[in-house]
Amino acid sequence: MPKTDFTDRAFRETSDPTRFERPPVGIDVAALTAGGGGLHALLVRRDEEPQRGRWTLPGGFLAPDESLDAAAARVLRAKAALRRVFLEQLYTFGAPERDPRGRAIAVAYYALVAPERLRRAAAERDGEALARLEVAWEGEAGGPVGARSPDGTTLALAFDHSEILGMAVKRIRGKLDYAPIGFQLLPARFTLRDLQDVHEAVLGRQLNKDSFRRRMLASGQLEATGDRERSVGHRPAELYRFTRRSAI
Amino acid sequence: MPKTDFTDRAFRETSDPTRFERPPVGIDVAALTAGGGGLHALLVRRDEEPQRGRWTLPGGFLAPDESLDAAAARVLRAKAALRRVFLEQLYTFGAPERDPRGRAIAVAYYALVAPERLRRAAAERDGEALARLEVAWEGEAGGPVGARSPDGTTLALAFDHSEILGMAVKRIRGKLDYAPIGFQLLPARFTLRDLQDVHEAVLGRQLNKDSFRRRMLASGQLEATGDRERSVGHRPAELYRFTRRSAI
DNA sequence: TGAATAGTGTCTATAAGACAATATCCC
DNA sequence: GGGATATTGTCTTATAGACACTATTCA
Repeated sequence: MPKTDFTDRAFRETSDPTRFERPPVGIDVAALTAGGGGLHALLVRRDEEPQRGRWTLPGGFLAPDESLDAAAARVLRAKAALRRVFLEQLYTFGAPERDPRGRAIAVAYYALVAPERLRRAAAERDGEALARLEVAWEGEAGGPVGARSPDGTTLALAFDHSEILGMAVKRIRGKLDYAPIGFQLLPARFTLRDLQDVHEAVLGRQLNKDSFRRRMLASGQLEATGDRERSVGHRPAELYRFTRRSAI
Repeated sequence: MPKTDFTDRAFRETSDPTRFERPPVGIDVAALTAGGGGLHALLVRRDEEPQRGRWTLPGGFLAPDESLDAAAARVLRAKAALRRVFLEQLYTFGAPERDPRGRAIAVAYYALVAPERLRRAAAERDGEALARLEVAWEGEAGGPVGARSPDGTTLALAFDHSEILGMAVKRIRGKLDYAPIGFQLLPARFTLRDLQDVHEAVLGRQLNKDSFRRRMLASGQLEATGDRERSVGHRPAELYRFTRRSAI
């Protein structure tokens, strides 16, 4: 670890508590998946005051000599045993009153994970749930987002985590039409209907099937496997996979 | 200021320096403008070690009870006497080695300012310059971005500020086609050619004039003033203004 | 009058929405 | 065969690029 060296005036001033402060820097991760017609996020129930019983995003504090990205990956490993997931920085929250215990900065990340993996992560641990998100706005308007447990009860979110979830939904809606979001949220082989379901879950609205089909096939991100669905009670659909190129 | 109250275990651990740390949190602002066929940013020459003589973005440290947005606005006021500019959070940089003096977090912002205002801000102060950005990539590929002073000499950037500038360019390129970026970078009345020049400077490529014209007029963001340019040596163009709605 | 750019009209290519027709599986 | 969804084809509409043509100002 490089020795902190306060040779710079501005840097020295940071140690004067009346002028600058060194707030704790936390990492919160919105681990998202799509399924059942909507978006879902992994939540953790707080078992300490303040806001005991409310639900939060998996989070932790930045360790020495740890990059922000590494901290986010560590949080996901520690709270959900998830490795090698798509993870991207989202936004940094620093309102003075965002945490009642005192000033704290939260660097928020979002992760995209296939449904089964996230469902398993939630099921294996006490006090964790895969909550359905309730987005009260359309498109990329933005705003806070609520959460509902699988049995239908509303989950009260702690701190500003409904804002963080709102920012995450806004971000992935925006990325959907130029980034291969579906790759992260689907199994290796999937039908065009599966992919459309993911897009509709993310966007929160229905899409035109014909146009979606054409757009996806023309994008060059998909390649047919030659295999088809089985035992579906109707004509089985072709199974596709993402091309190597689109996985970046 | 709320009293910091370490009742939470995770919170308490932050005061254990072997496990967590409280890094200084800084704010850096990429104040951008478009003109002369390219993007420009306000830079400040460092007059202290380390990296004395290199150029940085205007920056400062977060004050107690100050929101991140407020800190960014304060930095712009202090270093460039700029108020009421478009200001948006960009990304947070936290690589352990990003600052040779020790671990520091930088929450980066970008601002969009009309050319004259930024030129004046640079001219009024010693050790500040309005530098032309050199973007070596196309579209939204991303990557570090260089800077060149008006007289053509390359300006060496300090710390990771070329990365921050790269992120800022990438962001505004992406926002250009759905947000009224031009509104921030043009005077109250402007021609369609002025607006196209701004778009071309941001994107770093030429645009089709006919299509640009149609697209802008159809967007509903513009309204004709009824006045025209004067003394231009050719047929004068209609002057437009942005509609109230698009200013949001 | 000529240089230079603004602004209009039209043609073509491409992408999206709508919808009909056919294909293929399971029961 | 009947139900259900996949897949293909066609038509229409909206938008972008290309280009020709006209308009208007200043030197």
